[in-house]
Amino acid sequence: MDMPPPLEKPGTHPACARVNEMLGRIGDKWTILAISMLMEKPRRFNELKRMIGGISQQMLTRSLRFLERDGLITRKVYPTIPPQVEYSLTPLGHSIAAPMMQMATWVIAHLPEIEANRAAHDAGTPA
Amino acid sequence: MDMPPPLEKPGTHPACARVNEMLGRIGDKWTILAISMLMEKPRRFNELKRMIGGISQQMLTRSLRFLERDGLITRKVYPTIPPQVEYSLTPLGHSIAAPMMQMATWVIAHLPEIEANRAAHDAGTPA
DNA sequence: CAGTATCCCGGAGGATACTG
DNA sequence: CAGTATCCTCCGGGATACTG
Repeated sequence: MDMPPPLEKPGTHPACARVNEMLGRIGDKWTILAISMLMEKPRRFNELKRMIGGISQQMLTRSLRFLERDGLITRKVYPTIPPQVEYSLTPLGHSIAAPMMQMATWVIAHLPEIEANRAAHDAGTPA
Repeated sequence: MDMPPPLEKPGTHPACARVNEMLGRIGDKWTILAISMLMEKPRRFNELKRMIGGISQQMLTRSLRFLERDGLITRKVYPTIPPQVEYSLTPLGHSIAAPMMQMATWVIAHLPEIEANRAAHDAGTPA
């Protein structure tokens, strides 16, 4: 088993650290949820907050700011009263849907097996 | 680009919380690295530690224990002196390779664009 | 409504020392 | 070598109050 393809090996790639950091950011709990909420359609701040549930404004704001900074979402302000802000995925943001769904699908498909393993393991190592 | 399939919507799936938790665990920085190191071939404890670099024994141990508990890796002890322990991916563990590589590939492919966005955004919002 | 500003706490995670 | 045990630090992230 060699590794001539210089591209897709995460651990051996030169930019490994940056890639891993980015994976960590996207893989973040709240970020994943926010992105998946926006996949269907653009949404407003409190709408996201309600849908995600259990997130503080602070964390939602942070997550959205990071996503905006990285160009995965856009923030559109309507200068009405009361103010209205709409967040939507950019094309770049949408492009992450497929790989993200792959992961989610994998988890959904294997969760029962994983939880069975976990239960079995815990039964064998109760102490 | 539609999205009628009633299954793969993370945010709306009934087991959303557990799935999200699992995504968070697998998406963990160290866990990703450990899994990707093991993809190539089984490896020993200190070998992993060296390859990953920057991880403490404690964190490596924890990560490996979790992966073992979930049935993604197996821990094989050779009762030699000095002791030798080999970690390897289970079939379940291997099965996550594809979706994981999808994510990694996406990041690698779009990292330049993302970093450009970031730079542009920071330039426009220096304060 | 959509944030920003503070305060605060628990736990993630590093460093070190010890053991089988 | 492959851990376990202990200590300690830092910051992720919740709660709350205030603002445009």
